[in-house]
Amino acid sequence: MYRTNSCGELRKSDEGKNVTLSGWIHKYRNLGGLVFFDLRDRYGITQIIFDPNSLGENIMETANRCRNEYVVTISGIVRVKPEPNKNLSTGEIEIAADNIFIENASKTPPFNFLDGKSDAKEDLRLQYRYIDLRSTKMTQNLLIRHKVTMAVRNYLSDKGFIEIETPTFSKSTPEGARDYLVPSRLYPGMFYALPQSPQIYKQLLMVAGQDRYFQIARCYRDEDSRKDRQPEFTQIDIEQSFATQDEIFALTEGMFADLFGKAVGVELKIPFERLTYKEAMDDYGVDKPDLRYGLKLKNITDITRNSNFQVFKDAPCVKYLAVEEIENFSRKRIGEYEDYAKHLGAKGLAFTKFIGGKLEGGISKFLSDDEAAGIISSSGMKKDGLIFFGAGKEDMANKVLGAVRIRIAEELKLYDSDEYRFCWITDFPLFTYNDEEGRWEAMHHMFTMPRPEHLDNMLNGRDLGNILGQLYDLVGNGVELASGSIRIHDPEIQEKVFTILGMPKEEYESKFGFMLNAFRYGAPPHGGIAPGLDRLIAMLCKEDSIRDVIAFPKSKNQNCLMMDTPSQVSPEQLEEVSISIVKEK
RNA sequence: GGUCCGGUAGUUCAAUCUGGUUAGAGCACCUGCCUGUCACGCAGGAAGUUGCGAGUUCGAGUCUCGUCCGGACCGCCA
Repeated sequence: MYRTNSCGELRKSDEGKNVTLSGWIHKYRNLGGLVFFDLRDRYGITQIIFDPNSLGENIMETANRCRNEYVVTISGIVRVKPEPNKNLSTGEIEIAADNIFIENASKTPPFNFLDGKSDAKEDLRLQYRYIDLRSTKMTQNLLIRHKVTMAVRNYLSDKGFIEIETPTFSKSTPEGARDYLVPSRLYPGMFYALPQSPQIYKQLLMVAGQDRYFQIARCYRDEDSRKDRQPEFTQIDIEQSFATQDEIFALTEGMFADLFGKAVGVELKIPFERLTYKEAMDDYGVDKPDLRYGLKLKNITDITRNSNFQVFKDAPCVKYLAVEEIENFSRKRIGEYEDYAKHLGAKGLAFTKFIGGKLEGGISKFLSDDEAAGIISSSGMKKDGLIFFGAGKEDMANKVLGAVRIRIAEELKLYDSDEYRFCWITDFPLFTYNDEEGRWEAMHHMFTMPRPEHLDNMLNGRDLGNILGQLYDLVGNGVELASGSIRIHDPEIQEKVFTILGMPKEEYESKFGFMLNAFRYGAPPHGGIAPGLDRLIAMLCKEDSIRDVIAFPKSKNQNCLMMDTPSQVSPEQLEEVSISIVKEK
């Protein structure tokens, strides 16, 4: 037998028991006579003591031979320590060993994790992921992830949802992200695509009468990674028939409240706040505002339209961001914000100081008294501070000030990292115009139903830029955590959307004919949502990157540093799938 | 595709701005001592292709260019 107990469970009440424990030597301390081990497994750490007064030479010799990360099985008697270790839950007891067996030795580990987190840089941690995951923090992250998926499955199952798996060998579809392709052996030159989401399958499950579906679904998008984006990631994919937007919201809110409680013991306030897309963009410059702090943007285009300041006069949109804080803003610091704005694509970042009730410095000398008065009164500033301006096209002003707002909040620590503020963003535009390609694109995806009052305009191709969709995002602390919509279930409306997106009938019939056809056999109204599991877990674990909540993530450049993937395959394998490699020069 | 940061002992960093003796320190590792430690302690020791390749220079870890790897951001991500 390897073990009778885990390394995290024995307490004072177990005193006198004969036990056997197996695990890793977390830290060995050899005092010359006495030898102490901290023995670790996933459940905790228990101290083991080897006493030469009561043990034979061969046992002491084995104990002396051990090193950190050796895997051992020891047996002995639980006894109360003379002085407890208050840092351990098992700190009141120790095991007086009477035997030890070395299951496996270990080379000296490439890094340590004695204080709960690996002390190495990320590339080394990823190369030795099987060691990194032994750390308390990573073990805890994986446990929280498990608790969340269990809570989600139980919650949704209780609400009548059933988990249904959908294929990972799917069909490449136009628009959206770049697909990962899988060559077909049986059909040379043909490819499957890995799904960017199970979107179409779950809609067809609704047509199939399955009514309430969910899936912890792996999704694949061949785009550049970020700390919150991996080429493969996981969604909690949900779809429901005969559902309104409000019902989807209530379902999601209940699920989040449930899983926050079960995974990390946090009580969420529901229902969540709601903002329209326009409100979010106007006030925060982004479609995923962090509501834990204010710092709202103000629009003064009406005031600056006739400005003597040429930059403002020429700008179709002028907004500003007022910060009631000036001590921390040296000229050098302001310069860093200007560089940041330029990095984001702006020409610059105009600013002025607000001191003693007046605008001073920066661009203040270019502003008329009326403009200054308008800015001061609209800002509502009471203390001295700094005002940043974004001037130009509206999306650029929003992009720059929205990003500066976030950076200022981070640097001035304007929020409590223990607080959770969720909000729904609603009423997104259905279509956005792509200037470069000169065509309309779907803002979310091409299966979203327009708002009922805009349906007529859409069917007639009128005023496309102002058509709003039954389309929503869930945002928490400035992170987009979920996205969803009420879908189109009418084949004629769906055909119209394909047409607006520039697809000829032959194209959409060949690519989506099966879906249109399905809609002609009695498709129920339906809608759903898909929370991103990785980002949600990262938030619960207070991790900055989703790489820290995925067991085996890819690096920035989509490599697995542990397995060294991607890798070459044999010419025979390529031959079988009719692929030849074109050498790059 | 672009901008930026980093790569020095097993590891985390210093030395780089301002080129100049033998590239240092903590932890880890090895040896010895040590019977109540709990990140044990004490003494000693070993450990380096400064990512790689060119260039400038009397001389390069340090400056320049290229390249590879890791990371942040922009583009991209229905």
